[in-house]
Amino acid sequence: MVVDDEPSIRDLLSASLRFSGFEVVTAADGNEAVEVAKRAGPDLVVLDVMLPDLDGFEVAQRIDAPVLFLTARDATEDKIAGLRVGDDYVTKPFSLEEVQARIRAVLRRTRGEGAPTSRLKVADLELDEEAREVWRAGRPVRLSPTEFKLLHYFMANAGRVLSKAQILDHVWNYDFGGDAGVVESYVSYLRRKVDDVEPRLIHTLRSVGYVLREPPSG
Amino acid sequence: MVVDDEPSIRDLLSASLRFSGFEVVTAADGNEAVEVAKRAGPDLVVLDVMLPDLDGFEVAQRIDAPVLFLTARDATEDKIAGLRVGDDYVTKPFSLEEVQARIRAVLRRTRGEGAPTSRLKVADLELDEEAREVWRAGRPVRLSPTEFKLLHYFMANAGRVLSKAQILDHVWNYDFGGDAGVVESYVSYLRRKVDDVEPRLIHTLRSVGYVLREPPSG
DNA sequence: GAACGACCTGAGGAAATCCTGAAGGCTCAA
DNA sequence: TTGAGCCTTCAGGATTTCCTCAGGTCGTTC
Repeated sequence: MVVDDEPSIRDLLSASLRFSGFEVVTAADGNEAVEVAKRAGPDLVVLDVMLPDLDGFEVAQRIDAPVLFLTARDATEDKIAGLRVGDDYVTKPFSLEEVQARIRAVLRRTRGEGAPTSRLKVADLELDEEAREVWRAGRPVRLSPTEFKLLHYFMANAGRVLSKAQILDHVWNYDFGGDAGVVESYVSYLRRKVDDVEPRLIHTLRSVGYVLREPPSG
Repeated sequence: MVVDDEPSIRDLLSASLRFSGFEVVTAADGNEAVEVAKRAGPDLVVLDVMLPDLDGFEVAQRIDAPVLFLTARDATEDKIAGLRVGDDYVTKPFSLEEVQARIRAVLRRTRGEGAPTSRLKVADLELDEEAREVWRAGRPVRLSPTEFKLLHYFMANAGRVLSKAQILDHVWNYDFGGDAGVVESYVSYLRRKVDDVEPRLIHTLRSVGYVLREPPSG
């Protein structure tokens, strides 16, 4: 369930989550959230802390599901101390990669050990979401947060061609004002760090985008 | 079983204990506690001394299980003298690390010798919960109470990335008002005391958190 | 093969994040 | 009352990360 009073945020999140295979219901304020939650019984709630009627933490107490809070970046961390065990939070403005990563982490903790693995693998490139570790050809690789998010997005969509606009929309914060040049820079960083051996996995499709995959055999 | 009339405390404790693998039932007052205990037969009861109906010590007498009392910090010590053998207590406000440590201690005493070991070990770093002792590379290390709780939390979650907010929620009292800067200070203290030799075990994941583990093997 | 657009990448400044020493206040015991 | 150990805050400095920019390279088209 997605709860936010701004329609643009609601739509952004629900569209992105639906695309990833989640079933999504939405609410625009605290009272509606409590009501919808009762009816729909969500597995997890993405909940803006600032709502027109109720405080986000109040809403959380009346809902029997783990919560991923959306907070302003300038909220001092002690405000976040209201989190229950199992909850988590993301600061606005967020990136979709960020939100989805946290959602998966919360669901993993909630559903216990039988949860699906958090390890992605393409050829000899491996990525562990939980441990936040990456290996290429068996060697560990250190990545910055943005590099990690970008690589994760590539690996979660291995074999699919991703335009620079798509990448910008998923990996960068939704309010990012710059142009697609940064994508080129970060693809360059990734190539140096994780794609400096054969077979090359990150391929440029000129004037289309990028794709991560094993080179076509034969 | 968790018994407290404040829902926030009940939820905090039951969620934290469930996450650690315990089965939890709850009660909101003394009479309900006696009733639920009869039905559920708990191995241990976490029991607030101040309940709306009955006194916590009265409740304890009617329950056939060891008790971990929750008391106000200013409770005079003679009140605590009412503890039966095998019981223990924690003062409010507590930290989750504190409560879980006491619970394990009580269960260890109750269940006798067949209990699981109280010794944590990561690489050449060892921690004895019962003796409250720590060794690094065979050498004993003196830690303050907070340092010990923090290290214990790290070791109990070795290999898992812990955010500063998570650390604050588990190691510090639930009413702590300060910010995450104090976590940085204590990580610094721990590094000086237990992580001043190779291999380094406490790693910073910039803008993510910390993790205690052996360096990724390449 | 020349011109054009798209892409790559090194350099560098700004900002975010982290580390750590220092200092003040607190509790507890002597 | 004093002192020691502990907890917390704070701020300067170190480090890492982010983003922009510009010159060079590569591919495509005509």
